[in-house]
Amino acid sequence: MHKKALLRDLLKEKQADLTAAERKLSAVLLDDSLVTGLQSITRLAERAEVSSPTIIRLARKLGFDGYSDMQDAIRDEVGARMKQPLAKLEAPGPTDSRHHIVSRFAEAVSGNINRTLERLDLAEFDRVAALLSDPQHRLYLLGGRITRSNAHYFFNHLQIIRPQVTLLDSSPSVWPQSLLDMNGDAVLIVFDIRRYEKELEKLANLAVKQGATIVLFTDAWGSPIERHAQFCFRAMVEVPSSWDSTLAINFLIEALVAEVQSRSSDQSAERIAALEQMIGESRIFRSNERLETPSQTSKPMVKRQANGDVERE
Amino acid sequence: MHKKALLRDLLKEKQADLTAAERKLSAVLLDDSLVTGLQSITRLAERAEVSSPTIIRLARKLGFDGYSDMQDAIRDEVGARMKQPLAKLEAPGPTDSRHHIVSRFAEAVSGNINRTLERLDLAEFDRVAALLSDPQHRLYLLGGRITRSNAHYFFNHLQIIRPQVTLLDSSPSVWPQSLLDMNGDAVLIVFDIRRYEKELEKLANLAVKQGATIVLFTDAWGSPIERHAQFCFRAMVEVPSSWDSTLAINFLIEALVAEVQSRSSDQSAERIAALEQMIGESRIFRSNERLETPSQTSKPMVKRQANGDVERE
DNA sequence: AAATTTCTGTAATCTTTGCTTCAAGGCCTG
DNA sequence: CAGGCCTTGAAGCAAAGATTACAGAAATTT
Repeated sequence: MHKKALLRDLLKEKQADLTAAERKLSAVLLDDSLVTGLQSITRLAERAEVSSPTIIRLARKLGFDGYSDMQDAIRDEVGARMKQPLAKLEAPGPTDSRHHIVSRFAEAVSGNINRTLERLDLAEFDRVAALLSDPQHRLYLLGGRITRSNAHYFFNHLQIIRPQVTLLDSSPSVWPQSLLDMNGDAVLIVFDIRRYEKELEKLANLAVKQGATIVLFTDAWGSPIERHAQFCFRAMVEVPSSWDSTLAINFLIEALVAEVQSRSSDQSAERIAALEQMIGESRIFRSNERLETPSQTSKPMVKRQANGDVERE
Repeated sequence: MHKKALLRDLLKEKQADLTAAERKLSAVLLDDSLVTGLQSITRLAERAEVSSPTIIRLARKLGFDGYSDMQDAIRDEVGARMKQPLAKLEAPGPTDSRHHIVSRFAEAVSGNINRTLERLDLAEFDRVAALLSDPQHRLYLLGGRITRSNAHYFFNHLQIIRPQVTLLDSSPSVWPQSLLDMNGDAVLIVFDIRRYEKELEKLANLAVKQGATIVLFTDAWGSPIERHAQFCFRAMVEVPSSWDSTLAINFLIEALVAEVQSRSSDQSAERIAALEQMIGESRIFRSNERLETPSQTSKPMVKRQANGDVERE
């Protein structure tokens, strides 16, 4: 009795063969992504306002031995769906390495990224990707003491992909000059995790008053800048260290870079080609010739572009 | 018995109060996103290799009436989580969230970090941690076009933890000045992933001739600098993007920061205290007062230090 | 090492579950 | 409207479930 097919599909498929009561039951099951089918037959019967024999009859009709058998299938299916996108990270080796900092770190990081993903709103992610892909908008990046590296990383890539990207200086004294240009077209990407830095909020506040859109990357507790931000990504940062981990933030950045790149590949193609040419022509970079890339596996998921290679480090 | 808190968080929170068997159980529960807790107590007992009373005791410890009560909570929680992905599904048409770039990215990253961990020699990791913790050695960090952010991140932390840390400028023209000081005590930390940059190798080569020790972070294929490096970390970088992912490298960096910090906590304590005082006294930073850290869970794994807070962002 | 406390599994108990049986109710066909 | 067929829920029962009590094991203290 081991249908490989998903129970959901099975239910929809057999919908025609079902009786009235069975259909009522199936609606309840489908409605709650099957989780209602994980309680006792009695309770499910009450919930669906049918009798328990009806449930058993439906289970049999779908090809199961009985309710328990169907429940096992449901549990498997739910379990598979719940399976976190980031598999548990584990350092191999002898058992004594389990307590090594690397192992503990790996465990924490895998949890962090997973929970960051859980709380991530994919629709918001897409909206931000669209925003950053639009060359109409000028982009400004700003990071705190630690997160400056993240801002820099993001900047590094965005700058190659598209024009009008600025990394704000770490010293607040030169911010006003950039602030002048932040009108309605400007997007300010801010990184602020604990301990939150007052100056970042001040700048964000001023930028909003100028009409800029704020995209915020912060931690699970939320920077005060959230009040000003149109878009906000919260990432988990706790690890067994005296320091917080910005790995989950980096994950979001890299994913955004991938998406922004693919969205703006048309415009960025010319841009990258031009960049290539400049590197080739300029004497300054002559000593900077790159070596041959050694054996590398194919990357089928990446849209190959004529210029493909410059965009790699 | 309706705890608002998520069961998962509840479990982690109370982890310290749990007994050995209970912890074993909690690990099984947590591992599979709680779905294992949806079957009968007997089966769960077998799965976790504990007895059924242990399960009940854990349930009670977490504040539930019994196993059934906890199961209800689990079902609610799972149900809530099952709904969210569906909501995400609606927004951008028929795109299944499984195929979203974020999901694909997560999968790739998970593989990357895992495979990086597999190849990681823990003994080498420890030797490098020891090397970087030793204040006798001066540290120089150097990154390529993209990896400069990683170098900067590492630098940012090391600089707070210990003295004598230098981030080499991105422009090669000023390298010779630093090169002068690289004698036998110097450690040069280089980041070089494809496409490998010739200049980095040149500098590494010269540094070695001066007697410096090289610690290299590279990709799976290996930078040519490997020939000069005493220590080498290879990280996986491929993701479904036009760009490579440096997440695995960042992972290593963060783990190293944690280890170096804990090894040199004695010396760094004074250092951080001094830094704290300077920030406090200096008028320049007066406007830079940090805000209160909001509610955060305790971090039992972290060795609390008297100075504890400055070392966070 | 003895004593005390804490932890954990076995066995017995009581509750609930899943399932079968069976009769009442609907619904079309004749 | 009577007779057959299908659907549906009430009642009952064996089986598995959850829970308790208790005793051996382990760890801690004395």
